[in-house]
Formats: sequence, C-alpha cells, structure tokens
Amino acid sequence: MARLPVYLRALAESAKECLTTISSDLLAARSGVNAAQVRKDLSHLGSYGVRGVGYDVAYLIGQINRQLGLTEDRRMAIVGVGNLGRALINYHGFAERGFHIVAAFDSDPAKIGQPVADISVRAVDDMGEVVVRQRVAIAVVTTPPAVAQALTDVLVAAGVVSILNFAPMVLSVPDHVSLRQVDLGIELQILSFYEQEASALARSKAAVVDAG
Amino acid sequence: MARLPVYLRALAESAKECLTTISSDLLAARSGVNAAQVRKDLSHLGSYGVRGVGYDVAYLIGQINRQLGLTEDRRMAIVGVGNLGRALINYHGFAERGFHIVAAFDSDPAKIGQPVADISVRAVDDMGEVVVRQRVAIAVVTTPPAVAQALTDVLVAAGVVSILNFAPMVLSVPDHVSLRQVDLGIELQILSFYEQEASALARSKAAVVDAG
DNA sequence: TCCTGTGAACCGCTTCACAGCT
DNA sequence: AGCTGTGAAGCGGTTCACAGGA
Repeated sequence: MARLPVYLRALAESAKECLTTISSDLLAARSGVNAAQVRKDLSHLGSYGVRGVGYDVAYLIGQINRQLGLTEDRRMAIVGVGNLGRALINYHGFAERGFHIVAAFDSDPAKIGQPVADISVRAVDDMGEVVVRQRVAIAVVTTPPAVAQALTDVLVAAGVVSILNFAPMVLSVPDHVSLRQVDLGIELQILSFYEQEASALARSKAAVVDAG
Repeated sequence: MARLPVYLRALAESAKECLTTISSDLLAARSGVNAAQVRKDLSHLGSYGVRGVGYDVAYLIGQINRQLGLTEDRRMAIVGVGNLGRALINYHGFAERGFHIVAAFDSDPAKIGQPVADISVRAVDDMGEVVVRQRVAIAVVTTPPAVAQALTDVLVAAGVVSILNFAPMVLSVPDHVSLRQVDLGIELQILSFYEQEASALARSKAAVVDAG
C-alpha cells in the first residue's frame, strides 16, 4: 500500500512531538488523506487501534516498519553517475532509512575508479558480477534512456528484484521484478497542463465578461 | 491527463523512426498502457484518428503539445541548491522541452552569489521579489522539509501557480496552485514493501513444501 | 479488412454512515 | 462522549465489445 510510507512520516513527526497516541483524524490531516481511509488501511495490518482513544504511535510505527520490510537493511546500487546519480549517492537520507548504497556504475572511463562520497565508481561492464557479489537487491537507474533497457536486463539477470527508474522511457521487466518510474520531465509537463487549463479558463471567463 | 506526456515521448520516438502514422495498438504497447485507453484519451482531444489507418504522428504530437500547453515556454525557479537542486540546474533536458530555469535560491551564504551552470544563486530572502520580477510560474522545491512550507507560502504569494516538491513532507497550497510530490524515500519504501511481500511468499511456499 | 470511436459493463478504490467498544 | 472497524453505497477510471467509417 503506497500510503503507508506517508503515514510513517507523519507518525515519526508525531513521535518527535511526544505524542504517545494519535487518532485517525489527526493522522489523516497530517498525511493529506481521508480519515476513513486511514482506518481502513490500518485495519488491513491488524486491529491495532483502541476505540475511544486512537492508535499507539510507537507501536504503529513498528507495525508499519515491519509491514514495509524496513526492519532489515537493503543493499542498493546506482547505475549512471551523472548529475542525478551523484546527487543520490551524496543524499544521506537513504542510509538513515536503512537503504545502503553499496555500488555505483558508469561507462565513462574518466569517472571509473573515482570516488563519489565513499563509493568508488565501477565500470558498467563489471556490473553483473559486482551486483551478484554485493548481493544488491535494489537498483536506481539514472542513465540516458538509450542504454537503460540493456542495463536493466543485466541487473535483472544478476538478481536485482527492485528497480527505481529515472530514465525517461518505459522499461520492461519480468513479473517478479518490481519497477517504479520517476520522470521529472513528465511531472513538469503535467504541471504545464494544469497551468494551460487554468489560463484557458481565465481567458474564456474574460470573454464572457466582455460579452456581458 | 497524466498519460499524455507518455504518449508524447512514444510519438517522438516513432517520429524518429520515420513512422508517419501509428495505430492505437502500437502506441499503447510503446506507452505501456491498454489500446482502448489510448483511443479514449485521444478522442478526448478531438477525433484526429483515421479509421482503418491510425493517427498521424506529426499532427498528434502537435495536438498533444497544444493540449499540454507546451507551445509556450515556462519560467522555472529552483528553491534549495543542495545536491538535488544542483543536479536539476545542470540537467539540460528541461530546457529542450521549453522549461527554462531563470533563478535559483538558497539560504547558505557560502552559496549565494556563486554560479551554478549559468544561473547565479540568490538569497531566499530576495525570493519573493525576484520571482515576481522574473515572472516565475513553476517552482521546484528541493529544500529540507523544515523550511519547505514557509518557502512555499512565499512562492505562492509571489504568484507561482505550479510547484514540484521534492521535500519529504506534505505541502499545503491554495486550490488555484497545482502541486506534484516526488519523494524518493517513499519510492524506495514501496519497493521494499514488494520485496518484503515476495520473500514472505517464498517463505510460506517453502514451508508448504517442507510440510508436503 | 483494418482500425477508430464509444456506449456499456466492470472493477477497485474512496467515502459514507453507523454499529460497537472503551 | 469519543474513536475505531467495517458493511454498503458511490465514484471515477479502465476494459470490453462492437458499430461504423476508410
């Protein structure tokens, strides 16, 4: 369930404020969703709430962590050390949540062997081998689209089961591999669409006013 | 419609291959969606298809561009020049699609005045004023979560109507402002969930085999 | 025959409304 | 009284299936 991580974030904040218990109403407000939704989602992982009181914050955090499999550490690789890849390697928010970057790959000879943060960049040609040896489970693809599918195939063959793709293209993977797509260009185009819609609306209203 | 940008990408590829016409079937396959879906989406922007033939690639690209408002350039600002902010400024894929970064802001005195690519970093204190003067329509927020809401309020007051938020928190904005959220931590946690689910399934299958 | 356009069925998610527990 | 858990209704998006034009 894609909302659990959002709840987790809201719960972590609440814990910081020393809230020991939280109602579905408050958790909903802090997560930007409906209260009934929160209750239904949480009831899915067992009935941990207390009627008339709410949910125990600390206990709920534990349960969601367990449900999301965040109790064990995950080993990640970054494929493509461009601007974005480098930013991800330097972003320490991942390690805090148990996601450890154990390898990074690039095809540029000038980058290979160079360290980024405390990771040494390896050649993509060695990727399959290193991924197997390092027991990488999650790969983040930040390469140009032209090579993304080929590299993904190598990753899958090497046993990677989760891929986060930033390359602006549709990747195809076998059923047992889970894939999430993040396309910044598409996000901007969607915003552009709403903007376009809003200004078209404004224009038509102005026309009506002119006519009236 | 969030799928139009995906179609656009698939159409651009098809145009490169000198395809002059494309069927809903092929476009669907290249976009990773259902063919009926494609036809319904495209019929929403007018009946541009020809029965028995398909859609004219070049014409369709033009129509989608128009629908998404990609015919005019958009002026963007980057708020927060950390690893990610810097990566976005250096990413030239935006400019190609008509999204121009015209300003960048940070609160760190060491960064203010320094150039990143061809953009000079400005103080967040000047943000409201600069955003108005530069007629910024889209802002990308890549700050720590603690300051994201306050800066968003400034942006909205200065006339920004579209916000792309990378800060790991729920922003609240007025109705007339559109907001998209990209949270890399959440993406990873969702992947972790599927992985967790898969290994739990594997364990229970193994148990059944043991028992049988 | 091939492919679009579209009403109609379908499906899953969201929200409502309230029973029931503390 | 307050809040959870949940059946039932509601809703929007997706898919089906086929009529109809090239």
